[in-house]
Amino acid sequence: MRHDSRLSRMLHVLIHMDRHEGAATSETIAAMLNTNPVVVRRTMAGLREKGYVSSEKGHGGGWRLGRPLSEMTLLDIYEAVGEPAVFAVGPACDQPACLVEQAVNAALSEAFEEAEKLLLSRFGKVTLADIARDFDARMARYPASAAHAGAGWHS
Amino acid sequence: MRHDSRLSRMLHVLIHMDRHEGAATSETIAAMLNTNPVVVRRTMAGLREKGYVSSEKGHGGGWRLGRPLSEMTLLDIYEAVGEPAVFAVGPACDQPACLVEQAVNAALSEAFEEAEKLLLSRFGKVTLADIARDFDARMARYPASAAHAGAGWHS
DNA sequence: CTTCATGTAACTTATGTTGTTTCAAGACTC
DNA sequence: GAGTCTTGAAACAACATAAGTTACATGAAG
Repeated sequence: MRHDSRLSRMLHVLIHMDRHEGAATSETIAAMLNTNPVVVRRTMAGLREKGYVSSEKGHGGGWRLGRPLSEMTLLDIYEAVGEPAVFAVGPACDQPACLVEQAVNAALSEAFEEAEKLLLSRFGKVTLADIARDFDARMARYPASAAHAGAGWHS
Repeated sequence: MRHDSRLSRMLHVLIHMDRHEGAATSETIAAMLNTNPVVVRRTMAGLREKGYVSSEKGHGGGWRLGRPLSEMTLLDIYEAVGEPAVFAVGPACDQPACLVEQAVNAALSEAFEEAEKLLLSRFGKVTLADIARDFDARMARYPASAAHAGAGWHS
């Protein structure tokens, strides 16, 4: 089962936007993510609904942050991107009336819920500003590896 | 993203097998899971490799437990069924050289690894016998809801 | 030697995600 | 107002993966 990378991608974009002067167009962002502009709009729409970004049409338009990185957590973006399913594996429902199946699903659900609770509580404690700080630290160590050097994101 | 229900299904089957006299054919199992025999063989093959079940061809053949339920944990079956991916969401790899992406993925991986560790450690502590006991308790409470009453599994 | 059952390969179907095309509509420049 | 840049959104195609199906070989019991 393949991973959904939308969360990771959006975090990536948001941090770049923070360092970017002016609005970023869907096309610029798409180039950064190796994807295409329509997909970017589709995914960013979720973030816009929650106010984490705003978009403007027309000349000079594009996407801007709706609030500082310090006021967005991983959990916020996770929810905005719309991923109710954390786990790739889950309970079956082949014979809902079967008490064996019920016992199995109870055991699994308990374990999954506990792990999900831990994951989301962790997500809630990490702000995008924390990640940006980590980026700065990496940048200081490896200044040569600047991000997207040729893409106009860090002139 | 859809759930993979193979783990749940296999647990279901194994517990039924424990209560079942003689070998269970792929066809019987398939009926129980609302699927078909070839899919059953495919999935059970993983369990056979690890010795949790054995199979016999020919008349009177089918599947049998390879060891008592008390000697199989959720973790064992999880691994046998071959699901390296616990999570439905994961890191992107669009610009591996980008330090922002690296910082994002580091933050995500840390959280995911911690949650996975918790989940698997929990899995390791639950045996199938534990689940079977829970089934017995449910059975005592709701004797009418017997499992797969018409399918020949609990005559 | 017939029947029953697994083992396996190849193919089809179903589902969901991603990518693409297309056009409408708003906003800025001239 | 004309032209251009940009998002919004719908409709469609392409792709990947899991699940289901078909077909046939192999082995074991009667």
